[in-house]
Amino acid sequence: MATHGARGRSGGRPTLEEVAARAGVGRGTVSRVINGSPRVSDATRAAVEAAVAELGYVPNTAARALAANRTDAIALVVPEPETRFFAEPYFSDMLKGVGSALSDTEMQLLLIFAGSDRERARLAQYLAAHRVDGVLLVSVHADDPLPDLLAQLEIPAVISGPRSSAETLPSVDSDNYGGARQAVEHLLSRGRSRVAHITGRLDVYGAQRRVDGYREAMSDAGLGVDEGLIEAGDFTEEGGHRAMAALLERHPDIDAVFAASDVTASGARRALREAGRRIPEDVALVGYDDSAIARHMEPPLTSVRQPIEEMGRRMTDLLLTEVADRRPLASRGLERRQMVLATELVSRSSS
Amino acid sequence: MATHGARGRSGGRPTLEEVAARAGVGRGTVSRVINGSPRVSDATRAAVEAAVAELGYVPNTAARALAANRTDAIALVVPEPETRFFAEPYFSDMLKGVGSALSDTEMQLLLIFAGSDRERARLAQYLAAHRVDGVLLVSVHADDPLPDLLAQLEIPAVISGPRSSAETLPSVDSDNYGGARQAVEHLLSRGRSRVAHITGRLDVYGAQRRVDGYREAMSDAGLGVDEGLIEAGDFTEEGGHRAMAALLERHPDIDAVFAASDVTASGARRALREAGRRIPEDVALVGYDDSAIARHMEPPLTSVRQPIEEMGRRMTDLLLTEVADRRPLASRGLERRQMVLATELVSRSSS
DNA sequence: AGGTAGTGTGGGAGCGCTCCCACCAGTGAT
DNA sequence: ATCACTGGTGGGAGCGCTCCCACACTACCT
Repeated sequence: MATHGARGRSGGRPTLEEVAARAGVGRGTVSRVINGSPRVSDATRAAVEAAVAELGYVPNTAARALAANRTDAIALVVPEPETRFFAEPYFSDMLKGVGSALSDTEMQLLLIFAGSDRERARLAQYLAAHRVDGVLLVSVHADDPLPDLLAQLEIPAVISGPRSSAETLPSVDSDNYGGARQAVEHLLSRGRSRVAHITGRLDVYGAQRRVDGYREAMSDAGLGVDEGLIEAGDFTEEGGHRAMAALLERHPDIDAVFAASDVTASGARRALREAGRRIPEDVALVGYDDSAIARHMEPPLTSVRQPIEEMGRRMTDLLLTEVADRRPLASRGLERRQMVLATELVSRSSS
Repeated sequence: MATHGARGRSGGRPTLEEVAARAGVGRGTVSRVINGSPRVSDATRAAVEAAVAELGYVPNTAARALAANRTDAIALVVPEPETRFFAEPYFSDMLKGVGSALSDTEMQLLLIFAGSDRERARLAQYLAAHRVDGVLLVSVHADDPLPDLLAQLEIPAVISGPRSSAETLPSVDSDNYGGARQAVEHLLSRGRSRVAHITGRLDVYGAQRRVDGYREAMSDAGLGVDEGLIEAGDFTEEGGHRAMAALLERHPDIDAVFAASDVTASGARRALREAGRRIPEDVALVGYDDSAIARHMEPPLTSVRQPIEEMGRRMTDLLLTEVADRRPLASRGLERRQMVLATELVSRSSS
């Protein structure tokens, strides 16, 4: 507060103007050099670079942001409480990917949690102030108002996992359909034929796609689709337990289960144990996510791995293009930028 | 890039000027209302607030930063690779504390990892550009150049755990000395008397303080200090194992061990098992940190808990004062702002 | 010779705010 | 009545950049 007058004059940070004077060129030229414009002669560029080095010039971000109407920052918005963020390896892998895509960029990453209503209100305010050039959205539920808010504010965004087949936002997702097929085909190749599926929350698009994958793999194998072998879960342990119990009741002769998540598989395992079934001897089990749970389960769980770090990287690349390409609304959204990454089956002793 | 001309004019975000016009007051008055200055009459304030609401005015951060020479952001700098950040609950607790202290503030938090040389270079550049008003430094090693860089750039900083007794930066620490005393006194109260200590890395000030606490607790209990009961560790599992083995060799009659960290205790436990000692029957064991390791050890480990979340909160409060108080250099650093928080012994079955 | 592109460059204008000085009442002391 | 003050207010100046227009100056056509 008190430093306003004293600021900058003596000993403060050098400005563009001072660099220009030192190099014997105009302000515009220095700006061009700093921003890597090609329209500068080599000699001039060298002179400016020398002046920059001598003066230890560092551009003032605030001034740049004001003049250019951009912030050089993007946000990774996590609509979850911090606790979950730290608990699930999903997020740390994602963060790693984002970080690596950003590492040779001037772009800064902001990590924003929006788990509570209060945090969400803060976030809305934050976005309204246009404090970031773009947003990375992970783990978004189908009814989340955030994507609409972003669209309304005209802030570029990329979503990890489309909300539906009609998703309008650019997105990066893993191949849920293909992953499910891999899982089922794996079970069939092990000689199983009575393969059940415990789904995820069906308001999550990815969960639906997994069901599609299950259905088609069964049908392509000539086994037909017995709807009685499909039971709805909700990605939780409890849901998996309940679903498995229901399935066993209906079809005591089940010899394999594909669960829509590792946590679900863990619940299914408990129900199987309670029913006296051995894994994998009596019933083979496959999960999804290849999380720590899969590795530590007894027996270790075969699971479908998603390339999460890679997804983070791709999302970031997409967003950066999106931010750079900002163009008149008319030409936006015409070409949909959506990306699907392959999954990989990690085979362990549960199948 | 191409939007410069079109920006703002039609349909863009409202500016201070527009709010002023709407409310029928001057620019200065609106600024005063926005910034909560008391020098505004109630009537005027109400009028301005109405105009702000009608127009949906949100201040432009970049303009404010440029004019006021501040950023309204602070950084939490973690001089570790991201992997460790996610692996250790220390950081997530710290983050939670910082977040809570910031939650009713306009201040924004930036999370910056500076594990690799490359990241450190980026950070230096970042700080040189004064993109944050202050820095929170956690887990800093004694020879880290970062604090000096910050001092040179005149960026307010708070450190978690002073680097020495002569630490010049404001700091928040837990009471390492007192925590060590608690641990030792607990062991003595359980009837043990041949209490050994495995230290942490002695170039970490906190580790030294723990040794001090051990020494004085022993000496105050009238047991004297046998230097042979002190063995240097380095906070690692391997170090704990080696140190414990050495101690047993020297003093086979040891009946209790205070280890400078839970990880160290875990190594010590292994050495004790290998030597056929039972815990706690033959040798009682106490660790430090009360981490997940302590809870999951077999047997569960008695450990000294540091109030990490609280430390994060206090650090943040300190930094905010520091940032707000920015004043002529002369009066700085005269009063040292250093804070020590009490620890708590969590008793489990290892002792 | 005169035109017509293209390069490279300087500097004005303006981004939206904060700070501060000037000013205008009103109030109470002289 | 005159002179401080004081609470309240308007608006100029300026923060350090980017954008863009204008102006050289060259080189290559007709």
